[in-house]
Amino acid sequence: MLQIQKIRSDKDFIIKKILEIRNINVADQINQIYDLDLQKRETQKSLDEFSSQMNVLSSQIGTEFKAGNIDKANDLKKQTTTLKDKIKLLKSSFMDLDNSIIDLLYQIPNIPNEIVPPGKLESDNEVIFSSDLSQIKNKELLPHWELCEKYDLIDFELGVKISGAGFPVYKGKGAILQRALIQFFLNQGNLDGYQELSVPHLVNESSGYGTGQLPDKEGQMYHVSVDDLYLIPTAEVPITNIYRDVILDYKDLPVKHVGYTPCFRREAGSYGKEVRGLNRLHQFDKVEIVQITNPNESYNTLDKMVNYIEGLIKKLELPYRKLKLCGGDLGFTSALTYDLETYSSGQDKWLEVSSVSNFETFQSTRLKLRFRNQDREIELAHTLNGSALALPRIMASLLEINQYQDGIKIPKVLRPYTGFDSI
RNA sequence: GGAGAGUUGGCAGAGUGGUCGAAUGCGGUAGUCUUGAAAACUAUUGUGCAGCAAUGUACCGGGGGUUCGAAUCCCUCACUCUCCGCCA
Repeated sequence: MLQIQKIRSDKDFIIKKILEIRNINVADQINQIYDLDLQKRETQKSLDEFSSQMNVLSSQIGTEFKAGNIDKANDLKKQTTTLKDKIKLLKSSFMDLDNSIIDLLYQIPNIPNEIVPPGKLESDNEVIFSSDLSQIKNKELLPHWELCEKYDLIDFELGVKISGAGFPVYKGKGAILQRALIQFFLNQGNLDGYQELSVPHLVNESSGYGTGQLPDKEGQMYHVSVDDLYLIPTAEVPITNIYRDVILDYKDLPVKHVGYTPCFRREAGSYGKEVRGLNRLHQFDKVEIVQITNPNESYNTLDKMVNYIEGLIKKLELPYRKLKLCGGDLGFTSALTYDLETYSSGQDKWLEVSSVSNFETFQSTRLKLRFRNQDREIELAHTLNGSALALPRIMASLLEINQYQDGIKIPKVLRPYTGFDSI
């Protein structure tokens, strides 16, 4: 959610940037917000004034009653009726205005950072780095779902039986490999100063609003209606919401957390090739990193996070590429996002394994996540997060890239975790 | 699932209709003292909104109501705790 103060001061800039880079025209909404905000402040002014008068009268009445001047008190009472009506009216229009503003604010995406390339299509994303694929491309390689069947690593049919499509069953060395990866990612996070958290997998409605999944993406989350809880689509939700309604001290920043959770996504509307094998699942495992920073540090931090995640991929010896997302691909809540994609040699396709974003104050406004700066003023913090990493697609790439005639070789860094060198 | 108790400022904990945004203690911050620290003492210390400011206004779990006036009374929802039952 954008801050209303920003709209007051920079409304034309916001409209221009969002149109230019995201290709979304929010002029109507922004102008409406602007007008409603003026009205709201106007209303508050008179509301405050009348409330003040009312408070004065009330305390006078109290004093008169105490002094025993019943008649005088009753006389004053009469004066309150019109005031009371006015206040009631103003209060309700104030609330209406406020709600309309919030509803509209929910519809405005984050202002993209100036370095976000404009564009609508995936092809407009800027490729910053790409591994050399010439050695791999010529080979004939099996897609991971065939490897999974061949070596009995992941059983998609079993998952269908017990849950439905998109809920695979990992077996034997397949399950161990995934666990090894999780362990490796968490340990790396710890080494890089991220405090590990193990958090709930179901969250309440307020948390959904806090990180922006609600109200816009309601249909993407599984909802447990009897208890009115949502299954988390990412660890970002519980981890970031820990800091909802919190005022940190500047000395506490940056806050760094790493957490492993399963993630649940309904993925309504997905079909065909994109859901084949491990490409897109309803339940998958992910290790996530989250940071909360001082605003003037956040872009520095974003770079560090990207480098860190890149480092993980390199350690796994996977070919990958790094993208800066264009305006059209940029998430609603993000100001700048880098995607990391590993190469799926069996599918000849890049798989998004991480998305690293700076949300600036977009989440912290909703979350009321603030900090007290060195001047002891209260300021909104910046929030960032990134996958480090998403397990199924890493598994897919890893299995495909490392396959040979009679097996699959395990990358060196994982061997201490798996206990075997190959499958 | 059954029965009961509760939700007040960073924490603990007063406050049951009128200068209560809220006593007191702890904690935090600044200072005095000290070579330094501790202790002691002094001062200060919630958040939002509007305003250049003075200041005004709102907030005592959420929402609604009664009243001239609500932290305090009523209704309702949510959550927490205790006991019993069940159970990894």
